[in-house]
Amino acid sequence: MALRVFNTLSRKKEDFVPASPEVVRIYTCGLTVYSRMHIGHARTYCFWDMFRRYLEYNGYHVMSVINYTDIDDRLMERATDSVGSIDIAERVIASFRNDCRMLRIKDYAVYTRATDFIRGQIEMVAQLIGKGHAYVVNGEVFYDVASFPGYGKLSGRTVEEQQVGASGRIGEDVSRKRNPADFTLWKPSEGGQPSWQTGHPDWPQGRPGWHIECSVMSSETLGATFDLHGGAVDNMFPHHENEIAQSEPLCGCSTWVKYWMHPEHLDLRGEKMSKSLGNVVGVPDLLERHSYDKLRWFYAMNHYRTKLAFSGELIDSAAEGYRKITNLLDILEGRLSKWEDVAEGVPARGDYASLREPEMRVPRLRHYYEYGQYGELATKFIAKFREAMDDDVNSPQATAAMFEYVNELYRGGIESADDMPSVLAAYRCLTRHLYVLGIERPNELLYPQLATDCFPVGGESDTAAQDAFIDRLVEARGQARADKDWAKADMLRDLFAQCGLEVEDTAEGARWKLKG
RNA sequence: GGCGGCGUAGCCAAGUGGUAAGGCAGAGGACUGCAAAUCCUUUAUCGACGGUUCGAUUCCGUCCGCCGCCUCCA
Repeated sequence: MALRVFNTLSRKKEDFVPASPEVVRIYTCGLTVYSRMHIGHARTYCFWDMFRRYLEYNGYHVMSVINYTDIDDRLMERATDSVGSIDIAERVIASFRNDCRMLRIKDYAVYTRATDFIRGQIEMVAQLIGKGHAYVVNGEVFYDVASFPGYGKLSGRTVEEQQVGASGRIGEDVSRKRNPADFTLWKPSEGGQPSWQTGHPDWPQGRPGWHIECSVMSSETLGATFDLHGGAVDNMFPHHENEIAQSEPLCGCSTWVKYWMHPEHLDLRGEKMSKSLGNVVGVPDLLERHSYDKLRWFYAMNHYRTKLAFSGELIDSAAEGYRKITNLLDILEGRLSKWEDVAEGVPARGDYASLREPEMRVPRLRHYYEYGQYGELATKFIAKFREAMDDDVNSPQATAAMFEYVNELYRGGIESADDMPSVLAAYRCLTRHLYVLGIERPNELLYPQLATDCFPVGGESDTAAQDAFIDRLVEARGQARADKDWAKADMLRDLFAQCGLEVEDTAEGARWKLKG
């Protein structure tokens, strides 16, 4: 079975077949950088990251482009004499990059800024005018919706339908437009507003409209046509609809972009998140309460095309189940780290990390998830995981498969198994698939490629000395237990707990961890 | 006014024309000095009413409730 995705264009699940069998080209609408990324954006970009990771898992190289809209009225409104709109944009972009890294969103191949592509935008506007798709009114350029028969095909609406209830803001604008749905391609700037010279007498100066920038940036970076265009639901109309209207007549093809996908928004219990309601939560605020991996797991537990009920309690509830998985990984890491060269015990029958067709795979490393006494469980799990993800990225089902896998590993006694190569294979199988969901465990136990691919976790200090100290404390309690001095042992355990140190007694001795 | 979506156990959430994954919470049990961790057992007729069908939670219709979009928005 191969990957199928729900294509907004057809409103159906379709086989995902990129133009190249090796490369997938994706353009994602990024932020309008007038204000910082919030948790809603996080859901969207975490989804795109998971999608990208799954494509890579399948052997594709993903050329991903994301843009910053750094020319915008809201940006200009916020500008002051001392802090210009470009300053604001720079700050927001910097914090966006930082937030993405905190969320372990892999770097995009290209980050574009609308203001870096003005020349192309002017050129494209001119072409649209030349082809009769746009008209000029007092230095302002509008797209003529009526000139494009396909207008509305993405969002499934017609121009006529819209007119009835278009009550909102048909104000001063409409008189200059031929059709209320016509949108701005270029508008003149006044006063201190950012302005570019066009070289066209009818519309000599000004700035671009919102939609034209994405049409230009995507095509200049990815080519006249590309595989997939993303964003979130709110982009579907009018933004993406307008992009199609602009680009399709000029791309020299019948279909500018083959697939469109639109992840749903967050649902904050009926309250729309907005600045005015004061319920905008930034990524750092959120990560202070819930570590990134719990958040990623929470996102993965919900399907991307359904609204996500979002609250701290729901994240905690999901994290409680996730803890069972990390608990196992902690145990396995602790045991595996005591073995030298355990990887040598795994046969070198490896495949390339991806799941390309067998004849296309490159056996270069020891990737052998299905090795050893837990091999059958891995086979079953991988099949279920892939089946779920292939079906329009059904990550909730994928997480369910992972729970089943983990349960069976526990049941199979992996906590105390002696066959370390088998344990390693299972450990790698789990971490590899968590990685697809955006959860990374940088660890030398991983095979080298994945280990280097994981996000660098800067700033972590060496805790060896501290660990040794804690070991001695825990040993003291162990002695009390050996002496059957339960009062002392329990007193110490309570004391440790108060300090955030949890101790568990196992057949192999006490195990501790810092609660975080 | 137009377009679209949703309603599955206390909570979250997949899914299917043949009587419903997974997680949280709850209950009982095993293990443990006690815990913890883990394991075992256990909890739903899928918003309401009709229709199609041998059979619908899954298809169609009506209704009720919730929500999004049509205006900048991830």
